[in-house]
Amino acid sequence: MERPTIHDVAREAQVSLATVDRVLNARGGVAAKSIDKVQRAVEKTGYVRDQFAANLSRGRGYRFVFLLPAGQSSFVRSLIAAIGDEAQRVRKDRINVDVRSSKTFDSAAQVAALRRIDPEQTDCAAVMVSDVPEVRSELARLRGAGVRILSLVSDVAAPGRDIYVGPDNEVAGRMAGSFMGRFMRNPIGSVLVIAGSLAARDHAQRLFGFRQVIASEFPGLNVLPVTEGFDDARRVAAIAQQAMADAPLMGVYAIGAGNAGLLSAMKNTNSAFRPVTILHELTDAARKGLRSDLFDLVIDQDPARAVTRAMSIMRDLADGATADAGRGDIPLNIFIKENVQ
Amino acid sequence: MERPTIHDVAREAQVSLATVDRVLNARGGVAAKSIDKVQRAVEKTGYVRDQFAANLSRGRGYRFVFLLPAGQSSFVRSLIAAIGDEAQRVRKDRINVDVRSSKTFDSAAQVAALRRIDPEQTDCAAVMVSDVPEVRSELARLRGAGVRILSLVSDVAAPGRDIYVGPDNEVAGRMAGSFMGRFMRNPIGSVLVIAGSLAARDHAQRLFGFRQVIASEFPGLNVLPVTEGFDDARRVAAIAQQAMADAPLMGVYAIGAGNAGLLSAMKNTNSAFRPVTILHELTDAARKGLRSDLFDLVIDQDPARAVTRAMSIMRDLADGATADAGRGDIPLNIFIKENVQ
DNA sequence: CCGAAAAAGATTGACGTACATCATTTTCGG
DNA sequence: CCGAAAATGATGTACGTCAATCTTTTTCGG
Repeated sequence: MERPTIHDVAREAQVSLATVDRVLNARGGVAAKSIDKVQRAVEKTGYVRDQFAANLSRGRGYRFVFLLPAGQSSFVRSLIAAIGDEAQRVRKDRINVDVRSSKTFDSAAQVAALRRIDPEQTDCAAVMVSDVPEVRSELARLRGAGVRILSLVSDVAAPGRDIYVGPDNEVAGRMAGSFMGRFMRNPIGSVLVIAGSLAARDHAQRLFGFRQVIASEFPGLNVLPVTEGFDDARRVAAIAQQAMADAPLMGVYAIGAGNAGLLSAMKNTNSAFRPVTILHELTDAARKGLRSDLFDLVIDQDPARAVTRAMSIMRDLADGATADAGRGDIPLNIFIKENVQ
Repeated sequence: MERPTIHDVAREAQVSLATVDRVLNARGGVAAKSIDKVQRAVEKTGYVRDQFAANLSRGRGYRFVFLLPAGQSSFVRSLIAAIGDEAQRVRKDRINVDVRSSKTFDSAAQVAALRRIDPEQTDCAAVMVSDVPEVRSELARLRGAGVRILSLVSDVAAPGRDIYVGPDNEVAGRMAGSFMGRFMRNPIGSVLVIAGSLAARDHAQRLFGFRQVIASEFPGLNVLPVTEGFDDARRVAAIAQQAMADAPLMGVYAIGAGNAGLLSAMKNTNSAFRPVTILHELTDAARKGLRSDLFDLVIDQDPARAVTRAMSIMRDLADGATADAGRGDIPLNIFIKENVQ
């Protein structure tokens, strides 16, 4: 019942320790039949490499890099905080975490930041970058050099990463649409949509899902032409104020950041009727809005959770496991007044 | 920049390795000023015990026990499946997981199962048991014997456990209440509530939260006297069928399990109008109900997530960390038609 | 200031794996 | 069937900590 070691495997396979080592670490120079013997012995004994001992012996720890957009976005800030917390917690497991940032939405800066990642010094990198060709090819290069890549929160097309860790943004948009319609007494009228930038993959996906549901389930609702707030509170405020002045709104869907602006616009309105308001990310402004009944629902991708999950996957990838796709999916958290603290 | 070891600490503190060891492992027999010197050296060097080496040296792994209610409840089954998955994943970290079960709702059986946990063989136990005095005192005994205790999914009062890992069930009930009211075009009428058993702490908490919100936010809704379905599909079906026959229902809130019964009752109804239906746990029946528009919303406590979180906390507790309360809180997952796959 | 007790120092062998080196055996083409 | 190449065996050290043992120094009450 004791945990089997390589010695047990060697005995079982009737080969030497050295051969077992060669097979387990794929060093080559082993006859096919010996490889077979070892593999069968591994199965029979139920051997699993002791990662503690392996790491100790290698004298190596895990070297992880997080590459995030710079800027003071509340989401990114809490992402960074979560990474710090988690990094602290896993130091005892020899995990070293390095957080770097590159200019938001600037793919040249992202490529430069990626170039600065030394494959020799890095086991795994979690990146939150644009899904554009130049970034993708740089990611592919890193992967080729042995760095495992996670795309975090915003996905990158397949050859650029090992696995995506984050929520399904199209589903997020669909949920927004569904709640939007169902929260209305009578779902007929106009809905304002404020995106950050439609160049951001996650924003575009949310919009797509949202429109889909509104069109099929609530045909009485008219989605106004999408506006872009560029995640900036003042611009968002201006857009919202203007739209509410223009015509009565039944609903507002804020896809991106800058929702402090939305909050102030809502406050300033003196209409008795308030549109159903749904937004993303549980920021301070979002909390305030929910508590004061100005916002109805927030769809949140829990940064702490994404980080925990990412870190766990990174460890497994660094230990040589293969990434099964579903592992990175992160359910969205729904917040309403009742569960926001 | 290298990771500091006890040698570095010893040098920095100007004491011997043995003394550092005595301090770090609280073996006693060390002068106060030496303890102080070592602690300062630890701070200065940033030393963090290498858990790999420590475990290797101790020759010990982690021995965790999960104690769950027996029975074929879909939730418990997926909990068990999640434990199995996670156990597989962490074998490389020398974590051994033992899953045991005790009769549901039977506190005598729970106590017996707890007695069978050998403190010498167990570092940490995650238990899903009744919050009654005899169970609590047995848990306290185990804690006294050095076993760290997590209450899983359903909480146990403070002295019986180190930390609770699971959702806030009162909040869950409040959310159910809020969605219930908001999903109605005109929230006036009767709401049927089907609990499993009000002796179960989590069910009682959900009901409490639900009633609170309905009373304060939707005074037009009348919560009918609570029925108990004992998590049994046939009984739940009978209750629902009867209630729908008795009087028109605006809403149904199913607090417990057995919702395959609710599904069939809904199917069999030939009224054009369907009450807003909200339930807990994303079981197969719940999925079917959502897809076929018979159910409106499911509040799910993701078993896999609870297990992952529990396992991570168990490791930290076993490594000697103290449990900060908030760590075990697990957000609830909200499912509607749009995000159920 | 003596002597016992307390504190501190010194040393050593695990633990399971990685990795390197050197020796020995097997395989196989010509 | 010889000899080179391939395959395998044998062995030792290192990683950082724990735990045990033994020795030396310090402390402090009487």
